[in-house]
Amino acid sequence: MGSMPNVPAASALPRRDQIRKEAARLFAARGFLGVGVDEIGKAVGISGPGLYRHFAGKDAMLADLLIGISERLLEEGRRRAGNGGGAPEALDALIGGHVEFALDDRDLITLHDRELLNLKEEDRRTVRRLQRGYLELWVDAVRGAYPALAEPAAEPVARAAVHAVFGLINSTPHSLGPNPAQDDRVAGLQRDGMAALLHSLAHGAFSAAAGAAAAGAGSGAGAASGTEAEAGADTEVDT
Amino acid sequence: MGSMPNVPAASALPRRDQIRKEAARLFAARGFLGVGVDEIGKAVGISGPGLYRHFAGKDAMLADLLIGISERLLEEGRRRAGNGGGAPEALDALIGGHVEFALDDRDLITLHDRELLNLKEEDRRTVRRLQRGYLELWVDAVRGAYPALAEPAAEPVARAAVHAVFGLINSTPHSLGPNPAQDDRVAGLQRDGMAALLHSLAHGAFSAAAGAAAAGAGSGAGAASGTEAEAGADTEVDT
DNA sequence: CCCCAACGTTAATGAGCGTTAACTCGTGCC
DNA sequence: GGCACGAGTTAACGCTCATTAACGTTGGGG
Repeated sequence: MGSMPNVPAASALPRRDQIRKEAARLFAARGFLGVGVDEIGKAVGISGPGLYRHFAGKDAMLADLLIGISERLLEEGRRRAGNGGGAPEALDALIGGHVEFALDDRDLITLHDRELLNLKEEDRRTVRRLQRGYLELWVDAVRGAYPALAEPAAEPVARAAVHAVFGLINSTPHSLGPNPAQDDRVAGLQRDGMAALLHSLAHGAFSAAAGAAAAGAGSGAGAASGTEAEAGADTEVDT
Repeated sequence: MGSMPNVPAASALPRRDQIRKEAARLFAARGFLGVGVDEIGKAVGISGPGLYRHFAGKDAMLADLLIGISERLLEEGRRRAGNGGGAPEALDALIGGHVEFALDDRDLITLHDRELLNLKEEDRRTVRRLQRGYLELWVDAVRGAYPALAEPAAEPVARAAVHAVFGLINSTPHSLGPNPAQDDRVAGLQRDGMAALLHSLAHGAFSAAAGAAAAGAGSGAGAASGTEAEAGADTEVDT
């Protein structure tokens, strides 16, 4: 095995990546269970069981996609968050990176939170561990950027806000056509315009979360309706 | 009097509704294609094909659920939005209603945007029509509440912002356990605390959208001409 | 030259599943 | 009493689909 087998380079990207791309597109469009292996094969020019030369099975394809994207998110997130500057800059970089991801890899973002339950237990745990790490990155940045959220009692608020902002940003592939569309405008907004808007929305949401936490410090967050609740201060962190 | 056939009242709610509830739960938990009819039957105490006495088929159950929730959202939305007061009050009422929905009917909210593709063409069109009507309600309220978004050029921004806020609010069933859990605290936050927080986040996002639209008025919100210019720095949001 | 390893092909297998058929059982009404 | 009917039951059909088997082709290295 001293020499590389061969370098196809014909289809620009190796078979394995080609399969990844088409599988992601199809899974995002019709769901993991709604797509047959024959269809994936046809999409890459081979037919049916030929895929088994490249992946152990249909499950393995989904696992590869979900673990891959989770790793990319976490790695890139770490890179951006730790790129000098303070917490506000880190948060801004995280938002920018996630928005870019959501706009450029819609299929994967869609899969990322839609198809987790179709993974075998072990892979699911792996993905969840990566997701948790990514979330921690955000929670730390947000709490660093907004002092009101740094209060111990505000930790659940920060966490929930991050979840919500994920939903906000990830909604894009959902509202737009599921297809990447490669380049041009979407829904009447230029891609960069949409990116800027999502960026603003995310900041606005976090800012509001900080305001709510400050206002309701010690009595829960009561914005409009003033029903007070006991401040749930106990937080359990597992693993 | 006409003597109704019978009044079960034993299981508290009629078979048909029982099936609706369990089917929603199962579909939300494992996806429409991931649940078999036998399983739905078992969940309501009858077995397998007995369901066909109540629904025309599995597809019909999903259609019933999705059309039902879409109608409820639109109807309740109209009620709340047109309940006197100006646009700001209407927007506030819409947000409150949707948050309530997302917290109390998580299964349905999940299905609402996850399983649309498993509907037959006709039903899908019906649901989309209802969803579009609901969205218009929001777009009108937002543009009425924030003058900057009322500008004709800002219409796509308003629309995108509404989509994003839907994603934000709907993220709740997603981040929390899929199970309604009926009552108690979730993720360290009391239910009402979470409601208040989501309310604040939604307002914060809309406010930021208005700010972005005002800042980028006339230029279509094109953020930067540079390729990787990530210094947003455009809108300083304040609640 | 020959072999083997990579890469595909088609046919077969076997399980799962939605739906239908045929039949049963209780209950209100004439 | 008998009849119709709502509500279930189990067995069987038919189809889809992931996976495996068995076989074919190409090309480079010994």
